Parts: sequence; C-alpha cells; structure tokens
Amino acid sequence: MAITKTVRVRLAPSPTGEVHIGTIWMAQFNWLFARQHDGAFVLRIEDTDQNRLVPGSVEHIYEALDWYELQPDEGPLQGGPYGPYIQSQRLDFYRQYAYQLVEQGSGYYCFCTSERLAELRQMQTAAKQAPRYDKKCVAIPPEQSRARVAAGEPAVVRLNIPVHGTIVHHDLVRGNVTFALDVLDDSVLMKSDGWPTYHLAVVVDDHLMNISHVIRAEEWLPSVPKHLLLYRAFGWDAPIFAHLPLILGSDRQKLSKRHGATSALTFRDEGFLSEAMQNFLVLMGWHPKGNEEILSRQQVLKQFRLEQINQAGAFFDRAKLEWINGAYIRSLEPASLVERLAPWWHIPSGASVSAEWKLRAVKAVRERMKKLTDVNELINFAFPAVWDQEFSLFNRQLLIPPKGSERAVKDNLAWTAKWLAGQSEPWSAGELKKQMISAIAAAGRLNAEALWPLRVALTLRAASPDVFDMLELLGKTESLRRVRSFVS
RNA sequence: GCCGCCAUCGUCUAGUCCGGUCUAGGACAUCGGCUUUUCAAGCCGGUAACCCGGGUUCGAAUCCCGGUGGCGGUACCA
Repeated sequence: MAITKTVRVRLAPSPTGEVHIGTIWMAQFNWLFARQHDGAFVLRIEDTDQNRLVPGSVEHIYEALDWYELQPDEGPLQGGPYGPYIQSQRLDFYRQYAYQLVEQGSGYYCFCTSERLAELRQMQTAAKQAPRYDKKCVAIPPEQSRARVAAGEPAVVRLNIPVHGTIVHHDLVRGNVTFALDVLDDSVLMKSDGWPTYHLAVVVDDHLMNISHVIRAEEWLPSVPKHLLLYRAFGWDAPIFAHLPLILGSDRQKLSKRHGATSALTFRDEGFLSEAMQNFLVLMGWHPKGNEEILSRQQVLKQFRLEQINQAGAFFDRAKLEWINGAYIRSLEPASLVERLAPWWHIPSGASVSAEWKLRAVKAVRERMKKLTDVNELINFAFPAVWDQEFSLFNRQLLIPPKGSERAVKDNLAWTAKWLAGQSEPWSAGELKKQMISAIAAAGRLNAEALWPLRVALTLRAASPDVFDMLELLGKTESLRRVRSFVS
C-alpha cells in the first residue's frame, strides 16, 4: 500500500466508564500503524452524550493507555496543533457545519416529536418494514423552518439522504462494500439540545484533525455510507477506512461485562504483565509470518501489516493469555521479577525478609507462576505465621506419599528430623540434596517415602516448590520446627 | 423483518488474492510418554478442522452460484 500523505490515526473513546479491553485492542493497531509510518496517534474524547458521562473516565483512559504503552502523540493532555481534543469543547464547529448542511439542502430541520417518531417506528415494525424516519420535515420550506427555529421551537438537524442510488465504500481490510441508499435512515446530526451526534462530530473532527486513516471497530461499518455522504456534502476527501472485527466473549457475542473481566486495567490488577498483554492482544486477529508467537513490540513493529488483520472476530482466550503471561514471567531475570512482584506480594507484617531471601523465593516459584498475584499462594507458607495458621487446619492425610503407607510417614519424618538436626548451617539446596539422597539410600529408605512427607510438612501442600529449595529457604531452625511439629 | 460483515482443529491462526508444493502447518488447551521427591518447567509424541450443496477444472480449503449459521447495525448512544 502506498501511503501518500502523512499518516494520522486516532482513538476516539467515549468517557463512559472503565476502558474496555477492546478499546485497547483497537488502540494498539492504530498506534502500531502510526509508529510504522512515522505518523501521529491522536486521542480524541467523544463526550457528546452528556447523559452517559462517568466522571474520572478520561483519567482511566490515560492510565490504561499508559500501562499498555500506547501513549498518544496528541490529545487533551499533551495538546497538539489540532485541538481542542475533547468534543464538548468543539461545539461551535459542529453547529457551524450543521448550519452549512441545512443551507445546502444536504441536511434539514426536523420538528417531529419523539412521540410521533415512536409511533412511526411502531407502525413500520408492525408492517415488517425497516424502521426509519419518513422524511416528513424535508418538505417544510426552508424559510419556514428557519423561522420556527428562530422562534425557539425545538428541532434537530437530519441528514438528507438521497432516496435512490448506491454508495461504494472501499475498506482496507474488507475490500469493496456496496450500500443501497434507499434503506438508509435520515440520521439525526444535531440533537435538539444543540449537541451533535456521533455521525456529525466524527466526520467534522476527523477532517479538521486531518486524520488520514480511520481504524475502528466493525460495528461502525453500517454507518460508513452516512459518513461518506457527509464528506461528499462538505466537499472533503474522506479518510481511508479500515474496519476491524470485534473481540468476542465465550458465547461469541461482543465481549462485554457478562463475560467477566473486560476492563483493560483489571488485567494489570490481576497480575498480568503489560508486555504479555501486548503480545496476547496483537495475536488476536493478526499473526506473524513464522511460528514463533512470543514477540516484542519491536518485533511486531517490523512485520505488522494492517491489511493482514483478520476479518473474523476473535474469541478472548484466557488460557492462552495465561500461558503467554507465564512465558514472560519465566523469561524475566529473577531480580527484576522481584521488583515487578512488589505491588502484589503480600508479605505478612512483622516478617523481616532480606532482598536476598526474596530472590531465592522467587527463583523457587517462578516456573509455576501464571500471574504475578500467584506468588502469594505459591510461597507465602514459607512465612512462619502463615504456616502456623494453615497448620491448625491441615489434613494429615496429605503427608502420605501417593504410593506410601501411613505407618511409614511418622518413621520417615522422625528419621528426617534426626538427620536434619545433624547438618550444619549454612546449608544450600544443592549440597543438602547430594547429602540427603545418599543418606536415604544408606539408611535403606526410599526417596519418595522420605522426601514426600518432608516436603509436605514444610509446605502443607501436595504441590509445592522443590523440597531442597524449601529447606534452604526456611533455614535449619524453621525447617526442624516444622518437621518436629509432626513427629512429637 | 431489513441492511451489512464473517465462516479452516475446542480456541487463536497459516494457507485463500496468483487453484496443484495441503494425505491442511503452527500455537494454546487437551491426552500420553520422558524426567522425577510433588507440582510446575522442559523435551518427545497423539487426538483434533477446510459450514453445507451444486458448478468450473485434469485438479478447489483456494474460483463461481445457491443455501445455512454466527455476528454487527437498524436511537435526539457511541
């Protein structure tokens, strides 16, 4: 594809609450496209529906874009040459252009009441017709409607869609799409409260902000002919459009709150890494050339092509997300994993742990983590207070090895306690392992029968990190204390 | 209802434009094995898909037609 003009793309969310993961998904493709073409990624807040505003939403949007590393080049916060970037601050533009439309006859004032509209819709639906406005007010002579507006009568401005003909739209990901004009509704462009609707605002702003490519969700595809008609009426060149599929929930419908977490920031709060989320998100709808699916933003930037995005909606697969996140966690240096863990790792108050201890603990559990939040369940039993608490509720059946007998447990534990008591500190997992394995053999015991109860005694869990790692982590005194709790 | 989009393993997808190299490839999940003191991780292997029906062609996942299904839109929401 030959890009002839400067690439300018935009993300245009409505500040109606938490940021949907689909918004971020869309944002990443816009961002990627802008970066690849040395263009600008613009953030524009579409707050023309004052009834749906949720305070704090704009801050959420920034927080989310920040966390996903999709910072805009222009927007309400960073400014830019095409501001303001909040639609509620651009009302004069919309009014001016709506007026122009009416003057040209491409739009018209409509005075129909919501009651009449509802009635009309009801009749049409009953008659199995497509519900749409019947163009009643288009017949009102212009000077008459101007006078009524001037007299203060409530009115909306509608788009005057031709009753015949077709309009062809060329979409970057979908090719040519043809729409028949006679089934289109004369949409409201300006509401009676003087605020624009999406259709007007988006066209005016995309033009005024010199947007070159509109990359947005498929749900907008049906309104493309209206937008194209508006560009035509204004005598403007339309941007290039790319309509991307929707992210689907488990029931294959548009992903929504019903499907669980959809807020972009809850993934951060659940312990997913930003880079893993980025990787997962780009894999929905797009695929690299080779077989390797773990790839950084930089690698994606090299081979991403907007036209390659899939046309079918993708199911949000949490299992794969968790796998990717685990892979990223494993690839982190233990020291930096410790840092990343800080906000999620609940270290009991009163427990004093060194940085070095944390590092060892993290090394023992990193391969088992899918999410950063897993750290608590995976290792916190190492803290004496946590162990004590769990000990009181512990089911001793767990001490019996899968193939072992209950009777052997106590004997093995007693032997182990005695052997451990004879070892001198500092002890290391590697040395302990070497010594203990040979001691077990020398005593005529079996690894499985000796080691399983030991490990369960130390961790109180059927599944846990390696027993020697645990011995090293806990130290001699605490290890012995735990084992002896079961022997005496 | 009407308009539009879409359709390959359970899931994400490669392949479709330029028909043969596809007895359809990869990844996740799942199942089995190896390793082994548990669980992971790692390695090895298995199960598993071209929505259906016609047509064009020597040959179709790929092209054409017709169905079916899913989704989206159909607001003074975006």
